[in-house]
Amino acid sequence: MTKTANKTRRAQPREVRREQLIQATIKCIARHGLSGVTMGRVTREAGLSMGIANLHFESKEKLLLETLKLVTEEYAAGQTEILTSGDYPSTAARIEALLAFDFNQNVADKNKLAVWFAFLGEAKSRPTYQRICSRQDSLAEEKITALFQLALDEAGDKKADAGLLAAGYIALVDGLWLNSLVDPRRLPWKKALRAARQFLASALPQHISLPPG
Amino acid sequence: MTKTANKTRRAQPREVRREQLIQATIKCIARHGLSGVTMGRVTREAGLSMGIANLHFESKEKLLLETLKLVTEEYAAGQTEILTSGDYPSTAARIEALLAFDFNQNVADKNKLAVWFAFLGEAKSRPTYQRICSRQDSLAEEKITALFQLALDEAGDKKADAGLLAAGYIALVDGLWLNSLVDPRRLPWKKALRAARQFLASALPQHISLPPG
Amino acid sequence: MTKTANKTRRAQPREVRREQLIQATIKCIARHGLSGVTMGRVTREAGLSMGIANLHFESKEKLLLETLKLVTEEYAAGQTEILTSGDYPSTAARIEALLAFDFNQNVADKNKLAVWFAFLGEAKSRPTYQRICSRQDSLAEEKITALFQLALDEAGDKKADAGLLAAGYIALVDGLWLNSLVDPRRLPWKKALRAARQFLASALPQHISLPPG
Amino acid sequence: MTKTANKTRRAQPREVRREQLIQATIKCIARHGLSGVTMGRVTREAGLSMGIANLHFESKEKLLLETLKLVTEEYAAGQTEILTSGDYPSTAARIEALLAFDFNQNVADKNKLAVWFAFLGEAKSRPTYQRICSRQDSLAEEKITALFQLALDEAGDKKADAGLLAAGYIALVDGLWLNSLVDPRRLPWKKALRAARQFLASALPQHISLPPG
DNA sequence: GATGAATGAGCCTTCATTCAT
DNA sequence: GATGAATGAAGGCTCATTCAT
Repeated sequence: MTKTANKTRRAQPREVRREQLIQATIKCIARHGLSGVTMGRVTREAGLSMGIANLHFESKEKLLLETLKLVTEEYAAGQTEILTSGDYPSTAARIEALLAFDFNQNVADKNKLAVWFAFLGEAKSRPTYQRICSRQDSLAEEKITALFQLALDEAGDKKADAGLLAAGYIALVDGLWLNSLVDPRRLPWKKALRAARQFLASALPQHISLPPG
Repeated sequence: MTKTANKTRRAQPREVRREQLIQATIKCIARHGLSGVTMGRVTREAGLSMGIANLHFESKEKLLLETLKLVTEEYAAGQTEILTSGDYPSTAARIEALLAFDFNQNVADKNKLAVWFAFLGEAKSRPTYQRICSRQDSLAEEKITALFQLALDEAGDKKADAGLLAAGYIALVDGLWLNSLVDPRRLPWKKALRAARQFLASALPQHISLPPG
Repeated sequence: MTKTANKTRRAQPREVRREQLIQATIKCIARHGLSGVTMGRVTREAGLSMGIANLHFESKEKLLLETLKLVTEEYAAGQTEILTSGDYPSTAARIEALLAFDFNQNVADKNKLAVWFAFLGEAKSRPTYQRICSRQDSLAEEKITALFQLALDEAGDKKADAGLLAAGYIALVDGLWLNSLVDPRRLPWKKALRAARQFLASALPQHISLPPG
Repeated sequence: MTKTANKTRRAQPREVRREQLIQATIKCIARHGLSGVTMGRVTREAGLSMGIANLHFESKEKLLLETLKLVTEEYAAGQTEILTSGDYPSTAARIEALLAFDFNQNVADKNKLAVWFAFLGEAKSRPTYQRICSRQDSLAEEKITALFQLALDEAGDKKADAGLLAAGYIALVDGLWLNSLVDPRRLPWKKALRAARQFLASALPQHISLPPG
């Protein structure tokens, strides 16, 4: 049962409805692709009436934007938590946590990855999408650069370029996600994780090591 | 002036028209995104009349598919040339060539990258797109695995996993392209190339070295 | 003024709209022929907007089919009423009623005849039309055969074939309608009725007699 | 093989091409219905090139009109031959010949009947079709009336109305053809003929008699 | 706030017609 | 005369958006 079975559809707080619609939008994008999203599908998925999406978001475009923002910000929040909270005993542990975070997403998150790449695919021609995506990546790069710089400093490595490493890591994760999403058979989740770990193990051998397997 | 100013309706061989329309489609996808492609835009871009696209391709869907195939096959052809021709003095030279090939595309190729990612973004929900993209990646992974295996053998490295390395390289290149396309300011082409080179230098130190810069 | 001048978009029950659209379709077929029916004409005739026909019927084809069904079923209902109700004092009276029914249709019914023949004209190449039309005729033939058989029995006629008579009557009525529709000057309604009556008078002299005129 | 296999398509006399195209049109109407006729289908059926139809007939409409005319005139010619030639020993023989003519058409003629009813179905809304069809029927009615009048005179019947009889006969034949075309299972050709014969036997008992069967 | 019937612009597609070869 | 690639108007259909209830 996919509907929220809200037979007595009474008025709900604004935020509840918005969340409900965004979640439905995520499912629709994952299932039908960005171009297959229609207001009808979204509201049906949410178990609500056609008109409601325009009531709470002014237009389809706004709904899509808010969906992108939600996905982006959710990821950013989790990442920021790891990158800036002081709860890790070591830099190595923090990097391990980042790795674990990037490759431990559950099914719901697969949908969100699909959303992310759906927007990225259109981003080149849509300044608004581009801005949101770029901003997310810029912030991530900044923080990851700092983390890697710290690790390099700890290792006494003065030649390696932390910024380059961060850009590489971000790109690698994006690439692994995308490849894994498009062809999970060729690149299963575990292999993706191992590839990412290997990247870090090569670049930061004193912090990350390959598992014996 | 983008049109070919073909006021005098002149019959052209089938292949010429198809090529013309596919090129126009590439431009449209790059400019407006996959969802912004209309038959009107494509044919106007090609300087032809509305009906012609359905005359040479049967439908919009077929036109898009042929466009994806062309882009995919063009890339595959170039890559295969490098990976299988015997004209390289050493494995290292061949890897260098691969790197150069992946990051030396001209402006027209930027459009093709946009096409590639536009389709990838929809691939999850479009089996046909998925099949074409997967196939391309599978073939590439196979050949690159063989190349890296050779390099590892030459280096006497018995622990590293060539398949993992290949998957990582492909994902990294995809990720770098995508990031560079979406935000060229954050990730300029040169930086992308340096990141890719660094990945290879870490994994295959005897074959690829970082430039002094 | 043919429109219902519904400037203020007012929601109507599903059935009301369907009826409205089918009536408009009947008028369009009568006025422009089956091949001249466009969704634009139908909805304009109905005083509604273009999209509405696809909202209530799924496609133009479905709308046409429902129109054919309505016309067919309306006629069948009236005919069945006469052929099976017990309200006639004699077999002769029932036959008279059938005759009266077949040739006493008002102007609206002329349109419906046009619809009937428009579909019949395409029926040979359209299995769906064919099925609907055939079914109507089969049921009619069955009931009329029974009626004529009864009359023959009453008259003690053992040689005449009621089935042949029924098929002849149905064909004659079809032919008279068609001729009258195409060229009302040559075959006015009254003459058509007289021709049909004469057919019955010849075949069932004890039940139907020619008027003195 | 439906094409005329005219591999060396050289110039042909105007009339040959016209005939070729009209025959193709007849087949197309029978197969696809009037609304399913396209210039592409017609010319392909004729084994000729797209442009040729507009070369020999000025437009699609003209081609259709000529097709209707041909079918109409062919029928009229055969009928006139029977109704006006002096080669029959008796009025009865002439009536028998008419009956045989109306129900002895071969397969090619079934296609022509389909053409006839396809146009009749649109005739109400197409003055040009209407004119051609009406004219044909008027001429037929005139001649058949004369024939029946002669028969009535011969029989000394002063009450029956030959004009009514003729109109009835024409309508009956139309109706039988139409019913037989739409549902040959319900109304096989033989049954149609028997129904027509029975009509004439009732009206002109001294000239036409029912077969013992 | 919530509903969903209604609207109408925009799209893909078909096809009669044209015309350079 | 003959060809068939090219044209472009017209039609069916989709769907974001509106608004009376």
